[in-house]
Amino acid sequence: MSQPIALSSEVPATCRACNVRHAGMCAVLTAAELATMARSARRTQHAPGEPLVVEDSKLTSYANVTDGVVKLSRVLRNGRQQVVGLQFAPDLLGRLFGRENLVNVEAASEVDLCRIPKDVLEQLVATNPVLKQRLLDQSLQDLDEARDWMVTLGRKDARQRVASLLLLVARRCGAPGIDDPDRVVFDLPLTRSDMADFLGLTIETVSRQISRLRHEGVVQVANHRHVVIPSLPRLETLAG
Amino acid sequence: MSQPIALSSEVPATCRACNVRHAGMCAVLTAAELATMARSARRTQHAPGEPLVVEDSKLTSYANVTDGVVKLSRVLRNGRQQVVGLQFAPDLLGRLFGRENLVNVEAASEVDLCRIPKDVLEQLVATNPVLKQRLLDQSLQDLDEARDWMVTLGRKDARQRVASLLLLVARRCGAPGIDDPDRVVFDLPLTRSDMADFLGLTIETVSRQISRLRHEGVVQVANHRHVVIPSLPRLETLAG
DNA sequence: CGCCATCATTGATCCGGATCAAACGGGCCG
DNA sequence: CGGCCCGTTTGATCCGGATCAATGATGGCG
Repeated sequence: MSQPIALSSEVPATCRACNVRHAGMCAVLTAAELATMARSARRTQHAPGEPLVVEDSKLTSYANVTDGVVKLSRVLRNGRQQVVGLQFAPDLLGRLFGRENLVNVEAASEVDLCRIPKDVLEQLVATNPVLKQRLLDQSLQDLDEARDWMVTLGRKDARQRVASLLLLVARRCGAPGIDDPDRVVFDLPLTRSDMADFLGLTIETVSRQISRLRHEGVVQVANHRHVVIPSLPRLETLAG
Repeated sequence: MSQPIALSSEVPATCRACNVRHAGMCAVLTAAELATMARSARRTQHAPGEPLVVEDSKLTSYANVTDGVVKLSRVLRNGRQQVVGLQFAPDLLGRLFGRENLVNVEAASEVDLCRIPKDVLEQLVATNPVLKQRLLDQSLQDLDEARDWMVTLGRKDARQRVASLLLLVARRCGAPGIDDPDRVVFDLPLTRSDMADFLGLTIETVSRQISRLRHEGVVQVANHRHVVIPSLPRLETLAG
């Protein structure tokens, strides 16, 4: 208030309160850049299943996932669906410099977004090479993950696939157990249907394999969602 | 010869004779940049099946594919293999700014490479934003293709998968027929085994589905390799 | 509090693709 | 020219996961 000029380069209040402030692309932005973004950014909340962007639509804005899990999917002409990726906080949604969306984007869990107009972010990318590098890195990591998943879809059986997915979620959402680094606890942000669509399986098969892993003591499940992995290394072995 | 200084900014002879001179990343390079690259580039030829880079090795150079087709693959602990991508001329091999290779790289057909030391290319990328953009675009396109293939692996049956692969190769390697834009002719750069590893199927199933498509008149095959697609739209329909 | 809608589990049966096995064909080398 | 080797095709059988069907939990709402 005393120095308006100085204020413009302070970290905006919304950013200071944001839980991805020091993660993802935001970690490499200066206070002034955060201020520029915050000025045109819009925060939105979404319920599970809510469509965020539809395939083939024009791309007009990017969005940072600040909380929750987002599904990227494509549908075949015959109606069958394939989830082609999951995005967790603090990932950025939107194909960099793309003109249109090639995937459907949908909230898997409760999701908070920080939407940024296309031109604002691209302007920022153009002037900040570190930011550009960071986003390039994320794209390349997405590519690695997509290729990993191709192996899962092409060469693993149902049991290994389910184990692979539990592992993936455990790594992104899991909290390590007290006194036991191998123990992991988390809430599944996906329905059985979402899991099936990501794994290239049916709901029934996913359910059966989870039951099997449960009977074998590899996982404990409560309320269909609360998951405990007593031994992550054991799960890793089963994932192939 | 008369003006050595001027010569350094002329397009190098090897580049002038190169069939990807005006494609891929080389299209956006100045004569001086081409000269810089050519000075440290090394051209190599490889027979089908020859390993070009092995998984988890240190990444020390990039390579432009100037001719032929290259397989990117990963192997599971149980020995099963999954091809996670194909690279055609004029694609660049090597994960940009990566420190190690996460995939096996192997010649599928006869392959010609133009190898460029890691630091030389990265230096060029650092000073040429257009080049950086171009390579970013290729990475994003690779990501799109990987996701497309995830749909193929997760949600298509054997017939659709084989049709999808024929379509993919037809689009990258095919020559359109005279007087008939729907007709395409090409040589398969892959063995049945390679195809199976890309499609998440067995050799036998690939062979059976090709036979089936042949009996239906969707493709004509001679010598296992020479392929004629009388109607590309028909194939597109079958690919799902 | 109890009904209903939704999601998940479990069971029975079927089928597409894997596996096992054999024959085929073309190219290369002796 | 003949024989072998490798990649491919074709056939017979098996099995994992899809499909069809029914039951069981859970959370929202009147």
